[in-house]
Amino acid sequence: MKEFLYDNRIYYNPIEFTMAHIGGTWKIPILLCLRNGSVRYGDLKKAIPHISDKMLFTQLRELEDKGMLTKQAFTEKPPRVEYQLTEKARKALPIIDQLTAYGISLMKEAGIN
Amino acid sequence: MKEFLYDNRIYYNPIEFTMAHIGGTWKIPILLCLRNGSVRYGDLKKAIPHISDKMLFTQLRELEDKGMLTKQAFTEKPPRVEYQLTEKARKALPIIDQLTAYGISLMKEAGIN
DNA sequence: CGGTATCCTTCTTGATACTG
DNA sequence: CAGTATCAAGAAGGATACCG
Repeated sequence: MKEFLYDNRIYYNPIEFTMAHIGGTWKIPILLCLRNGSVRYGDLKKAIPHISDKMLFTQLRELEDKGMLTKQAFTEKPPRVEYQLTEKARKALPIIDQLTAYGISLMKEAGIN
Repeated sequence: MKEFLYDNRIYYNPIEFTMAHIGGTWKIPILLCLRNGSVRYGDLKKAIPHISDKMLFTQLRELEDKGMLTKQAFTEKPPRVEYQLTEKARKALPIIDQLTAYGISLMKEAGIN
């Protein structure tokens, strides 16, 4: 596997590239919140426990930059902004489900719950 | 999803627990090197480009602590140590393959290679 | 409501060097 | 050969505050 550069960063394998799209503490929770349709900023914040404005903002921006979600702003008062998954992101959902299932089996083996 | 504590760390969902086992820059490359059987320390080092002794050492130790691999030390001169996957780790291999496949598709969309 | 900026801490990784 | 220790740099993430 040959390494490559993208967006000023070096990647050594495809998994690192995958993780740039769905990795980190917050991206998967965000993607899962959006799996059933558009959700607005404030509802994401309510749905994801412990996330700060900064993290929600930066992660949404990164996901948008990478084409994992799109943003729709309605010029109302008060403002309304909705986020929704792209096809690219939808393709990751089955893998995310498997990561969850594997995590649950690891938790069982570790005696959690 | 209820958060939980394990090994002095807090987890908010099963995926974080999964990532504690296979996440980071080096764990997946190491696991993949071992998929076809036992490999010794020096061969892992040769097989994984750019990894430092420290990273190889710490990651092997973490994987061992989490029951993802076992270590067999032969008391020879010079010393020989072999690492092999556990069943627990083998169950992760199909998911790792999917993460790779997804990464490759993302790379194609991004125009890499 | 929905961001955005700034500072600061902590966690991860890299460089280097040394040991049984 | 196969580790292990120490120090430092960098990235990720949290706290806080302010804006259109």
